[in-house]
Amino acid sequence: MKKKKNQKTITDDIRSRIARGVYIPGSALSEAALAEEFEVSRTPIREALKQLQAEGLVVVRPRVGTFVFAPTRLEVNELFEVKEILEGAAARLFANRGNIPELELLKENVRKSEHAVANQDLDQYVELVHEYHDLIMRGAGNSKLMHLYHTLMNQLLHSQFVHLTVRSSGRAPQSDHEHHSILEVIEARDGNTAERLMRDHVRASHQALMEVLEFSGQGSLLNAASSPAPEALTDFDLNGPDNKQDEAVK
Amino acid sequence: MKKKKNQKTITDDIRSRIARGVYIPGSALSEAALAEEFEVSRTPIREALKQLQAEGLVVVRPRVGTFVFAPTRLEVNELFEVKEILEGAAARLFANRGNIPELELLKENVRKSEHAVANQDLDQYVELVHEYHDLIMRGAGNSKLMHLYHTLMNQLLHSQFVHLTVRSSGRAPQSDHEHHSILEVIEARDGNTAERLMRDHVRASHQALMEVLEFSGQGSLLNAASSPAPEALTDFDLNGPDNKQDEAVK
DNA sequence: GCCAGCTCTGTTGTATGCATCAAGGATATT
DNA sequence: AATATCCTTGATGCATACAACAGAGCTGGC
Repeated sequence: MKKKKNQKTITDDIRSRIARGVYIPGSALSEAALAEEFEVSRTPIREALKQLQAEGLVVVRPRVGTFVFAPTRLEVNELFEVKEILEGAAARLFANRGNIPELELLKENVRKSEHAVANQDLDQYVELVHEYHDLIMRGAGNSKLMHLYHTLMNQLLHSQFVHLTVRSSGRAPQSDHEHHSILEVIEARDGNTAERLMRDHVRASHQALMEVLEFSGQGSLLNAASSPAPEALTDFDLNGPDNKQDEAVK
Repeated sequence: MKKKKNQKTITDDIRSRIARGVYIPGSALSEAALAEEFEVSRTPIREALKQLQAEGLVVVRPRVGTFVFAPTRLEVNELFEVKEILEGAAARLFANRGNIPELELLKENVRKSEHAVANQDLDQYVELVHEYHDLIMRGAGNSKLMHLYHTLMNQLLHSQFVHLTVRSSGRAPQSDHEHHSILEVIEARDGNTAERLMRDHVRASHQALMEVLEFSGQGSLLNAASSPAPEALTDFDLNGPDNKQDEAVK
């Protein structure tokens, strides 16, 4: 008999609140405040924040404070580029694996999505979009790839972006159509095409998001282009050429 | 190319020691022992270990101890699959960016590598292999991608594997030839081919490693305990497969 | 009015003590 | 001898106290 491990850790709890937007990007996360909120001392809070820092969800400025990560526009572009890579690869792997349980679930998902779009049930569609991409990753059969993917989506505040895009752009039917096409080539076990189509799909959703952000002025989720602490994001020696042109969607 | 940072954090230090094999995979990392070794109290040690847990370099078994991550054979395969994906994508991005400073550095690297192989200077060749792959990632111009890559390589204990492969297999000339071919198609700005060749290259080096491990019986870097079935990942939590290894010993 | 320097406050960084629990050995029972 | 139970041991988990520092605001001199 297995022990119950439904015990939510503080780390999971804070992570969830960041993902759901309870803690606003850029805002400070005071250790003392969190300690009081969770009714523990600062020690476990600090450990949780350090974990989240390693995941890239918060930024620690030594001797100053911890802040919810707010990606710059450039970083959002980079994260979407990585998303394109990971999901494209997952689609290829899925297609190459042939008839696996996830395939049936994916078909079911697409059926429900068409229904939700037809009924203008946007809430359910948002949910189904998440499930679709989750199923693709699961179908790739690589737990490390899936772990990277989820870490990435958290950094991107992807849930909020999907919500925003679905609600503020008319792209739902087009997006649903793309999901359908990808499913078809996966069924046909055409890994090459699956990867290409998935990359196109992610790029299109990226572009749609950027347009929505442009028009709605929802820059609040983003960090101002000139970040005061650009080096605090990574432990590695990433200090390569700084001449990154702030290109828009490629 | 080593920059010695004056303010090296404990986290970086432990990470480096794991990467270099000072701390053996699977061995216990006692907080008290580390605290004494670094001449600090247990508190900063605990925070460092929690960060490394989030990076996947150590595994924490609650109330028991912290252990250096030792991937199973399945996990090594998964990690190499992800490596193939990331490096392939980086090669494509590099090729698409055209004439960037990294291109000249890459040419220089390949020149030196040929020389090292001709002179049987394996130590230098190992170093150049690392530089080559680093340059590819840098040339992709995506800091998030590079960060993921480095995290992955740490989990893989990649440095030690490269060392082992270069020394124990005769693949150096072949590997060097592949590096050369990839450079050529990058110069020709052929992103598609660059991605394909890089994936082939990573897969070949993976295979070479597995053969070396098979013959040399160097299983010490791997975890002998077989991981639970991949289906066990269905109950996904954001901490990933970290705590999936609770043995049901009754 | 303005700026340099200082103090003051709130924050994070660290040390330490105690509580809690896992794992293995000792012991009693059969 | 085998087994179940208790206990010892050593580790981690957490709370608390204090130290050290960043940044804002005040003060005083000019």
